[in-house]
Amino acid sequence: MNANSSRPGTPRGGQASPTLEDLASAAGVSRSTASRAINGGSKVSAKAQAAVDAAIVALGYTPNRAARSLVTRRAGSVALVIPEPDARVMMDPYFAAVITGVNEALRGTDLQLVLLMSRAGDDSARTLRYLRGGHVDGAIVVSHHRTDDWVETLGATGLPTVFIGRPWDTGSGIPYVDLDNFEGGRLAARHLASLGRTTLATVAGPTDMTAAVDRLDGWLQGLRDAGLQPGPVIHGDFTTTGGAAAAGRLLGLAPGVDGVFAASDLMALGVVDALRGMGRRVPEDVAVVGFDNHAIQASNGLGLTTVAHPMVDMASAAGHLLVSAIGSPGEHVAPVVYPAELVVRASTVP
Amino acid sequence: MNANSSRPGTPRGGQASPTLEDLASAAGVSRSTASRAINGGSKVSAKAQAAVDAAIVALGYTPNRAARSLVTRRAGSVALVIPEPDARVMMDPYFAAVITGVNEALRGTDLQLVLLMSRAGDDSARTLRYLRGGHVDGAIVVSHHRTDDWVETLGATGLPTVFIGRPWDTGSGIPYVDLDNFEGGRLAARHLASLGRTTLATVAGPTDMTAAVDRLDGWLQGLRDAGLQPGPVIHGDFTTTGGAAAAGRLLGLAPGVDGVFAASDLMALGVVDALRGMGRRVPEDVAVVGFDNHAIQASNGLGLTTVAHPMVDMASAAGHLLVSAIGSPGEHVAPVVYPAELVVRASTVP
DNA sequence: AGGCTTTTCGGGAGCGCTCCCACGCACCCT
DNA sequence: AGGGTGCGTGGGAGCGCTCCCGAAAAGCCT
Repeated sequence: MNANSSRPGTPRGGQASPTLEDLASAAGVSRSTASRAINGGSKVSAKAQAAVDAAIVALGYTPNRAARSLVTRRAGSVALVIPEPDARVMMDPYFAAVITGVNEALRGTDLQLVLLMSRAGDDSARTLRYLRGGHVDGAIVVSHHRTDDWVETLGATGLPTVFIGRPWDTGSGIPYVDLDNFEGGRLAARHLASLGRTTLATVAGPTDMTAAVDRLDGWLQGLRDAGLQPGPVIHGDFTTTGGAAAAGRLLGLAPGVDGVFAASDLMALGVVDALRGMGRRVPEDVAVVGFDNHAIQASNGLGLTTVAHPMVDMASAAGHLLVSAIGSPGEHVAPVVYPAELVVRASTVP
Repeated sequence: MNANSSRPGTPRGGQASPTLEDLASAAGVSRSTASRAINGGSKVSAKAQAAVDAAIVALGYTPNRAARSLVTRRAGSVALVIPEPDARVMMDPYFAAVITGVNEALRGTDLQLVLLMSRAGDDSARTLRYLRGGHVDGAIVVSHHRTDDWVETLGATGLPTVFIGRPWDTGSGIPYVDLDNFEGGRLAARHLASLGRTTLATVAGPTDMTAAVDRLDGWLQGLRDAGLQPGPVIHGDFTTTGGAAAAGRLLGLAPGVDGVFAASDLMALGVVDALRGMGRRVPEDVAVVGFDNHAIQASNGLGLTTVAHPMVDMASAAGHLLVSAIGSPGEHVAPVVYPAELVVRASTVP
């Protein structure tokens, strides 16, 4: 004789989680009433509501997400799409900030964050299939490059989507959250010019990302505003070593450089170290401005003048945008652009 | 008259995804046969299999996860539990590595990674409810502290779980993946001793994490092995600023210190900067050993001698462990401990 | 060729939930 | 007192899938 006489189809370990029916009979109401009590108790008497609430606690009831999903056609989760090779994710604190922010926005909703990291090529097709397969109720896409075609493909599916960082193609009115990168670049130029620096160079980011292009455009505009000649422009990859390498080339191109704007703090750190390694004092000989105001900027003891980039807040805003887009589909959502702000520290002002 | 005459109950935007029934009729077979063909085509004739395969492509069919979940009682996802305040996650590259590694292991399975960041207190109860609610098929828990009770609570639910980092309580035979932190600490001590350094201090990690304790124990054992007196032990919080602060206190306690072991690269970086700020040369006056061999170690231009910590590989191993645990529940899974390895660089050997 | 096993197939049932609809009941108005 | 007008409730249907089981088809034996 088998000791396991519990109802069939029970989950692993025999700990059958109670069903709505169980809950209802425990509360002395019908399945329907119990369901109503759980989902925003309108049209439920106070007595019934209380009975159900009590039964929930007593039984430790948790609604079966799959069953609910099946009928509501809502997945109860949103995807965070990170179209980067994984190695990159490791290096860059940006993504950690994004995850943190989005998670923060989702707290309080019953939406779960599922992470989709997709490499280029075959993997992105798989990811796309997943997204359009109704497995998620919405998606947040970060850091897409020019070659990524998420805007068109996701736009076509009708899946609520929010971009973090302005996409290349904004024609279709895709909602996004971005920093005023142009203004950030301009602020950096204006700041260095106001310090009397005249030979100014920049270590820009990859040309296939809007943030990098905007920062560079703003930088050049700022130089023009100040009546200065645009100095060397070197493109880095947003990493510390990339910044250091760029600084080396930079000194070759313009030995008399007295101000550098690096389009990320990581690159700025590399620039500072490389400059020092080559005998330049920072900020006396060369003033350096970074971008992001990331905590890491303090890591070499020198405070870094930088443009603030509230990544967590922005990611959180994107999360909220997505949640509201899911709530009221079809409604137009305006882009959100955060203002840029300069934080002055010792790398430009001793 | 309404143009939207598609079948009722269709998902948003009218793009009704085809059901199994649609697929079956398109392929000219029954629902059952189509189902069998999709899930590991045993007991399906080659002809039927081919017809179904063709129909899948033609219709762009994707199985409805919710419906499948409902009957199989498998969620199709695993949780990554990060019991840390979000701010911490941002700072520490460790978690990014973990996410990368786990994701890597899940690639190829149809399991999705869902991220659960739970603060202490109320939130952890919510997280636990989620985990035991059958919403995930397994969980990976990282970086738990002594006060976390994930081991007991998750152990009790029977949910397949793998820990990254040895938990405090391993009595119940919970599977985990860890680094040989003890040996790592011992290697650091042995290395510094072999260089002729005699006044050795350590900046250890928080006392409520096994990794920190093990590294410290190994360090002390290594000193004993070398016949050296244990120097000052200062506890940091694994951050750069914490390391810098610790270095300051350290010089007060032992002005003649000529070797420091910091239990993380981030802290080591802080230590190096602080030491230099106080006029000590590294490595001439003080040799510094870090831990983790993280990419960031190169950020200040000085190569950091450190203990390798293949976090991505370890996280990936944990992922594979979990996948196999889900596949064959009840089976005992042995812990995996990665060997520690010293990477010698300029912070100890000029 | 007839009876047997083996393989392949199709229909029915049901997973746990939400939604729709119809019913009962208290309440208020004329 | 009779007939609305509500609100609160319960039962039925069905979401898309997998699994079970009996039927049909195909292969094998004596």
